[in-house]
Amino acid sequence: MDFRLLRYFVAVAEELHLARAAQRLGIEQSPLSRAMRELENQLGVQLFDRSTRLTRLTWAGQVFLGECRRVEATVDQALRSAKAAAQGYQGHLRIALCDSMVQPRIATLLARSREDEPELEIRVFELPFA
Amino acid sequence: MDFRLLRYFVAVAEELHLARAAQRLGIEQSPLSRAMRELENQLGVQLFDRSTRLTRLTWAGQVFLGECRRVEATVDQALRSAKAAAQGYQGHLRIALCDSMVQPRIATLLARSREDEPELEIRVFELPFA
DNA sequence: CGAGCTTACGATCATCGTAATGATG
DNA sequence: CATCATTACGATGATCGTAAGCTCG
Repeated sequence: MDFRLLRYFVAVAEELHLARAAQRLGIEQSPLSRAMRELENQLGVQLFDRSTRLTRLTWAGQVFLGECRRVEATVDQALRSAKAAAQGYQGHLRIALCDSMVQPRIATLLARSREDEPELEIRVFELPFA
Repeated sequence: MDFRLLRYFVAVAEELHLARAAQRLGIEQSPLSRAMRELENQLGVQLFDRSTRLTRLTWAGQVFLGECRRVEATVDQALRSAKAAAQGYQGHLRIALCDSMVQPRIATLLARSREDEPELEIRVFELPFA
């Protein structure tokens, strides 16, 4: 699976118009059309309803669009985390506990976590459930 | 950002040995070495400690490895969702409620959800908190 | 030395743009 | 017929593999 195809797909799915999507991507219609076909082939899933003149998303296309946005967000997060880590940032995990939570298990979890990820700073809060 | 570089990076980060990683990927050492440099350049982040003979992950590299796995999982999920949707699958959301949860807000939430995503099947459960 | 990473270089494959073709509202 | 999507084809650019070079344990 190629990231390029996903970027192209998001543009087409949002514009529902190859020419506009192509312009937005800085390429021509032709490679976009081929790319969408290629994507559908690779997935084995029809993403668009084509009537040669109209471009609409199938249900699978709508679902896939949402998933593609998730992917983009995850990739974006990955790049930012790496850059932050390079600048000495040490990740930290905030855990909110409810009153009713069983405490002993938390203790052993934290102990194991410190073994596996000693650099990780962990802060524990106690909050009312609301 | 290219998926190819991410796949390569995960292999190298897990093997910590270019030759083995290359073998696992079905390519040669040479393009892998270039790919890792390319990745570091694109990120502007040093991912490996190179001593010409030893390959280790920097802290940023360790963080990025974790993020890459998240990306892979998200992509995998995207492909599966699209295929499932193509076969008529309609997503459903399961919501578990605790006794103390405020009920009125849930009702309005569900109503709005039905407007926005009528195809979505929603099941609500009530569970004890444990 | 030699195991393992890197650089050099030529070849192959993928992707692009231009241009011609087809279809439908 | 005009607009939009598709197909054909030649060109450019990216990625690969082979092979040589370099470095440190």
